[in-house]
Amino acid sequence: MTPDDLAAAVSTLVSTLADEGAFRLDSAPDVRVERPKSREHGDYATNVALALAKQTGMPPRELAGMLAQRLATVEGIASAEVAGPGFINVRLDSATQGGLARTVVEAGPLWGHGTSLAGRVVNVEFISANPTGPIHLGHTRWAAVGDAIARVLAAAGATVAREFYINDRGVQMDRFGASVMAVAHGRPVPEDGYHGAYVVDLAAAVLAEQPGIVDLPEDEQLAAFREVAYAVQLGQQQQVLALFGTRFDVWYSERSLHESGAVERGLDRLREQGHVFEQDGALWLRTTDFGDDKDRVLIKADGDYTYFATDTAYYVDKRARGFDLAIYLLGADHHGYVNRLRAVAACAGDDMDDNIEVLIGQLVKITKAGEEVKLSKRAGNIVTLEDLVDEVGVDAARYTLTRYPVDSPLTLDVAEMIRATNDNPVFYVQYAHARIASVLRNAAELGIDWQAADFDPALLDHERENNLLGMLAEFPRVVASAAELREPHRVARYLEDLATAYHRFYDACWVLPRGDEELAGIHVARMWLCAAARQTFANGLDLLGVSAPERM
RNA sequence: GUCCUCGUAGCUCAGUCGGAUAGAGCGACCGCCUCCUAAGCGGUAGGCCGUGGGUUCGAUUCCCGCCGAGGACACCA
Repeated sequence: MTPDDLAAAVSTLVSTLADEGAFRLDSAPDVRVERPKSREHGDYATNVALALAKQTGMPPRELAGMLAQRLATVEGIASAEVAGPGFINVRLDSATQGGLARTVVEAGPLWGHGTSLAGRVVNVEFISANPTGPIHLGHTRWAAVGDAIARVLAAAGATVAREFYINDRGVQMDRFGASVMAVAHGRPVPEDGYHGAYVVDLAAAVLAEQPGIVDLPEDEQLAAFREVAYAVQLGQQQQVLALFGTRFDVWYSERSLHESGAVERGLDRLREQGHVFEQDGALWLRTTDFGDDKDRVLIKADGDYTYFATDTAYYVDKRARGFDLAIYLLGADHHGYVNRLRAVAACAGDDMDDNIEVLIGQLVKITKAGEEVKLSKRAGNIVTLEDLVDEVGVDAARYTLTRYPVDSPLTLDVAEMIRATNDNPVFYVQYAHARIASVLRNAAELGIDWQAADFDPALLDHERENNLLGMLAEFPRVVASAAELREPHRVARYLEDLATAYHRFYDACWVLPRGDEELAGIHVARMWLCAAARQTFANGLDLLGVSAPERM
């Protein structure tokens, strides 16, 4: 029995009692079943009686008593008692609780997956770094978290596409090309260009790719440098992200948006909806109709499209491609975009609370020996994704970046992170998985086929077995809330708690027969429990894009 | 100036759709390996949950003010 099953049981019980006339019920309550912090309060507790007290006009304890009496007779429930101001503390019988191990093992890789977001077609856009330099640590947070969000949404039943928007148009690209070209000729990089050391490598790569490039006429050469360097740089970004385990379904080029006529189509769409107007020779979008601070220019007085026009067209295009929810994951420096992007959705005739979502990630601050390292691509002071992975590995990097909510700024000390590698929580969690794998390997070596043996779940009645089962039962709820709130860090935190529960179980409950001991029911039952835990670790780590090692 | 996010243990941070004794990791200290992985387990020390009000049976959680930190406010890209 999972907490959701229990909540459903309580819920039907409430309506049954109301139908019988025990009390008046205006609206069905949102029944919440929780794991109490203290085990003395049972396996589960619910505060329905407290929540319903006002509505029914009954004292909470009296209401709770009525519910508890009936609840105790439900199959699988060992006891139900009223406690405190009106909580109902429920204990499950151990067979019901232990049976969860079988449920988990049989569900396999799908254990924890749900249907709360079934039917939603979601576009998750993240990173979208300019193709003018390497992926750095600022992007890396989203590389890890954005990917995890996509995974979690999919686990909740949504159809998800990961998208990377390539800003391959505009002044920055020209400056980029000019910088690479200058370096290739051994000339100083222009003041407004890119000064990073990586430009030198890029120049070399461009020359290797197209040796004759320096002999082209100046203006042609500039364009050629821009294009070749762009291709090389984008290729590197793609390679590094693949190495990091973040794969995109769509690499969407800004140029293609213009070339395909999507910009005009976007404008048409906005015109149809009637929020476009002309003023001072420019074309504007009245975003203030929907909560933006000021109206925005789409086409400047000189006839050029603004960047905002492109953003707008891009959103309209996403919707036209069939996505009913566009999620944007942006850095804190793009904070001002939130209201205007939402307004864009509304101006396009969409529901800005349902079709668009803009998540802002606070920047990652890096310190080295206690001193802040400033990140600036132009100045060339970069900690890249590649550097990070080289130093701490993909798993530690991904895990460290996904275990914190993105709306709080994160400070990572590079030295600390490297030094603390062995103490990193990721190893604590992975170790639990490897430990289980080892136990089950040993079982196989002993010739034990636990899956074929009789499994009596009622034998799992040790306090730490009970606790571990309780933790396992939480997994589907954790996944669902991580998806609903777009907060994959909840999965990481959960896995850490689960690891504690497992290690404590392992410490107190010997799994395999020792020495010449006969194989008994308790051994089999514990192997089922181990297998269920292993599956949960594997599924949880997978949601974070972190590997679940068989050995460590 | 306006708006947004945040203030929880020495450090880095969880938790909170209002609930029963506020958590983890790191750091400090003390214990536990003649049999399944000690990257583990058990224990000790460490908190006016920034601050002042309000709502409530009940506030670290919700509302308002204040203080502090970070960020955003272009016919830029």
